[in-house]
Amino acid sequence: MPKERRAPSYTCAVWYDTHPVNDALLNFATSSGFLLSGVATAHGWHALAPYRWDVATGTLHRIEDLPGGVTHLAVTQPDGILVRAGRPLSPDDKHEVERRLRWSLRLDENLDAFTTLCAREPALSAAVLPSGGRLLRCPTLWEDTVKTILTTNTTWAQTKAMAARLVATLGPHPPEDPSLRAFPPPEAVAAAGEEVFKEQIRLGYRNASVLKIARNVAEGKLDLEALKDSDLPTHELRKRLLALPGVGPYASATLLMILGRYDELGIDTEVRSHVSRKYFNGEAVSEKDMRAVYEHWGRWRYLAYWFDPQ
DNA sequence: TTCCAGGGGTAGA
DNA sequence: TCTACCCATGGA
Repeated sequence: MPKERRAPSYTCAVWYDTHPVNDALLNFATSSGFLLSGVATAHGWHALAPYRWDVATGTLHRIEDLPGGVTHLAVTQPDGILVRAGRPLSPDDKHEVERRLRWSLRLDENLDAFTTLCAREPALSAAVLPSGGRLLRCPTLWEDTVKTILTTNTTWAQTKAMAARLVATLGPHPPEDPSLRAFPPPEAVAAAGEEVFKEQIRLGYRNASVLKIARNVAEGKLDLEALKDSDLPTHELRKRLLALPGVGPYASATLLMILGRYDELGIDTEVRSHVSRKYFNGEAVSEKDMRAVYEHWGRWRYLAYWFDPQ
């Protein structure tokens, strides 16, 4: 996934223009200092369907499948978090929206220890300030797992295209509007079969991994969401993630970050080039070199790298 | 045509 | 534990 320092790319989705949202339906407070725009754009997830970030209005759009059906949500921050929806929301819908947003925006995650440590490095502190160290995630670990797999060994443009095809092909939608698609649940993916993936969704060799995970979740053999509240130590959680098909060292570190565990650096070509450029004068670096640079950040290594200015 | 992009799985040493 | 090789996809 790209860091914010990459040129942002905003795809214009049809549903944004054709599905205006209603008046304020849900409004809840956030802690002081929380900045929606900072959290939404601190990494690239906002550009993957069914998320979309509108930079002009500071609105995080998302299509969500709620108890009352699929609808368009538009999230802004005039004061607290304001959510508008494409249809009236029932009390159950509102409860779900708030629960999912609290998780996705990390409203209940305390990163004070990290931001305090950052104060010793002004450039890093400035980079962290807009988001407070919070990186946007998806409502379910299922969705984050699939999207993480879609970032492996490919370009960001292809990751966005793969996510868009997955949502457009299998995402649930209101009966009257097939263009309004939420992220497909594992059951829908499992039911789709290999041919649909090969011909329409085209994830390449990632097809098999995504299908396998979807089937295991759908059949009750795998409970990804249980990992969100897990008390397991990080190394044990890492083992569980590495057991998933298509998830290796890079993807497991990314998913640990999603779960709020920042101990481990997700080594990939971007980390390699960043560390080489900034700390080794452009020379080739080993994995040991890269880890050594952020070692002293302890349980905050991932975030220390992520917000490390060029 | 060939290379390669924010890797993962596997065999063989 | 380390290395080499292969794995779809699609843009350059």
